[in-house]
Amino acid sequence: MIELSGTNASAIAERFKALGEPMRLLLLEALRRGECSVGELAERTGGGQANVSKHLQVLLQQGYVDRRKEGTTSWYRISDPQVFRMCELVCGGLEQELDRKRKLLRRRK
Amino acid sequence: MIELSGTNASAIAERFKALGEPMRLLLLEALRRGECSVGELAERTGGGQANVSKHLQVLLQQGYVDRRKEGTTSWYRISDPQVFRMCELVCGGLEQELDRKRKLLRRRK
DNA sequence: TTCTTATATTACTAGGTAGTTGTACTTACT
DNA sequence: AGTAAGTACAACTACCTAGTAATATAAGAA
Repeated sequence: MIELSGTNASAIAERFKALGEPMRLLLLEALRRGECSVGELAERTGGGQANVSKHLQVLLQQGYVDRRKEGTTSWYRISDPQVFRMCELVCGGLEQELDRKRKLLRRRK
Repeated sequence: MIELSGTNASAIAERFKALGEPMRLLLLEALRRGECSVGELAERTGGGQANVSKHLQVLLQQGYVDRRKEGTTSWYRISDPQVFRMCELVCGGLEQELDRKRKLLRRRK
């Protein structure tokens, strides 16, 4: 059972860091509907082909997505659906945080 | 209700990024037992005072921790306990990922 | 084979960030 | 007042990374 401690803090941080990039989050969101090719993902996210491919390697390396090759095209899909549960938690925290900051601003007026 | 989309992908990524650093994870883990001063945290994590203080500002800014000043010392504590739920999810995914990679290595022998 | 398509990789640049050192600031104590 | 303790901040360095452009690789089509 892996837990947060000095020995594996780096490995855990790597997994968080992989999600700490807007383009990679957009790629995951695009893949939520189903399998996509690199070209489709580049079109949907508005990113360049090389950049999208590089970000996909990061997500692949961390096991958030999986890949299937067919001819010259690579089909990517979500491999760990828990990633969306994590996004929900972060969104919830973000919402609370925005509320808190709004109240602080109101107090300062 | 905040969701993952183009407009707020950056804000969500910022919150993930704040957790994507080993020292900050160690600080959260140290604070799990209860309130700590900066000096105590520096001692427990083995980090320098200035560096610990800087990382704490990041966690504070994102609302993961809260601060209370008493005399010259600052007492930090966990503000959003959900952060540990996220660590559990990441640890679970990490475990699955390690299993998967072990199997791949075995297959290549 | 030659050309085309789709993806991966390399080299490069600009911006960001962790860690350290030194210092300023604030509070308490004498 | 002066001193000490605890923290925050600024400046600096070394490293990392997102994005881009060019190229390499691989599979199919003509």
